[in-house]
Amino acid sequence: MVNRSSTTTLAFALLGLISQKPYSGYDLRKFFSSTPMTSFSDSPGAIYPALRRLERRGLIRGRVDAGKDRRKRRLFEATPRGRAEFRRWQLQPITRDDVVHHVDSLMLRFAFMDESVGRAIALRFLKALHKELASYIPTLHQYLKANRSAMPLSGRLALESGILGYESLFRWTKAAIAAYQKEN
Amino acid sequence: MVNRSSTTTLAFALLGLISQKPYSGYDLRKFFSSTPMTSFSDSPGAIYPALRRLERRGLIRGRVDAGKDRRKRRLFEATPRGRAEFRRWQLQPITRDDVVHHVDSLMLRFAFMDESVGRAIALRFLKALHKELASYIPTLHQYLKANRSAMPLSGRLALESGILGYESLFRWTKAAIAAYQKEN
DNA sequence: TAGTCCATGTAAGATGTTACATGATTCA
DNA sequence: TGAATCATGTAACATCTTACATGGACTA
Repeated sequence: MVNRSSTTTLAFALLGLISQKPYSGYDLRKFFSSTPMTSFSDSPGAIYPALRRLERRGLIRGRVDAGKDRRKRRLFEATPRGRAEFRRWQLQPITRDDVVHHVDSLMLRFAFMDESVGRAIALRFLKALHKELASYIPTLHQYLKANRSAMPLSGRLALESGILGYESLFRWTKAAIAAYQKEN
Repeated sequence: MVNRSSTTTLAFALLGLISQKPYSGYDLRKFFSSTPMTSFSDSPGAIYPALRRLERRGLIRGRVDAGKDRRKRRLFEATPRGRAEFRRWQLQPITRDDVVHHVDSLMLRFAFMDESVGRAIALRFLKALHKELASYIPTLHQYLKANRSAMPLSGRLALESGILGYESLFRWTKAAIAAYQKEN
């Protein structure tokens, strides 16, 4: 997973959600299966063991929700250590490797920033991402230029689609920075 | 992995490359570590066992390359069964689930189409992807519209970045279809 | 000759997938 | 009362990560 800590992306997604408000395992499964744009598994065989690991590490705490009506369920809350661990992850510097291989993780880190670390840091994150993309994208164009003539049409188009995706992300960072600066 | 067959995306990437020309395990590692836009692991602990599994299933065949100079290495070639398996995977219908969770796989399937199944089928694939995206993207906008006001700025922007990525891909399919139709 | 690249592999451990299992509650 | 949904879990299995290991060939 190359997360620098031993925590999985799934585990950070769970921790991020639980840091906002209490969730049960079932809630989290529903969230992953119903919300678009989440690439996480909603299978019980992934969620429940991951929650148990987070609890064992003291990052979340489960308590039984004795709702009168419905069947009893375990609601998980983040501990101070859990919130601190999540913030630590969010605040890691953005590396080239993040941009090349872990864009999803970067977006997850960003998605919860307003609530957990505040807008100033969210803005700083966007600027760092903008800068890293600005240095990465030209290398993609260089690669395309060097290999273009040797590639079949489908291969070349597939590569171009990846480049367009990064360029779309680059434009997004500019718009997002503007959105933060307008609201400051 | 949800690949409908038991083959991993990494295994299909290996099989696709080997279907074009012989590669050694080391070649494949170098390919994954040097080429931009590949999300695959270049670690020997992933590559070599995956190659052995493909060989055991009769999809590739390794022979020792007795180059005079360099140390001997195993060059892998695709068997007819291996090529057929790869084509079968490429020809699977595009599902909503593919578009939501496995865009990378779709691009991998497409990248090798010219060489393995031909341009007509590549074009058909692009049209199917175009159609699926056209039906999926509005649901993302609906979700955004319904939840926009309840989301913090960072969360909303993260969601919008995902939507922009799909819209970028959608524009790409149009351009790619045009590129095929120009060359037909 | 020392370091780097070529080249292939294994071992331990963690995680995720698929499938199965259980029982309560709600609703038709 | 039967089906669907709520809710949590386990077991077997495959795969991937990280780290270690080996040895030949090239080059400064």
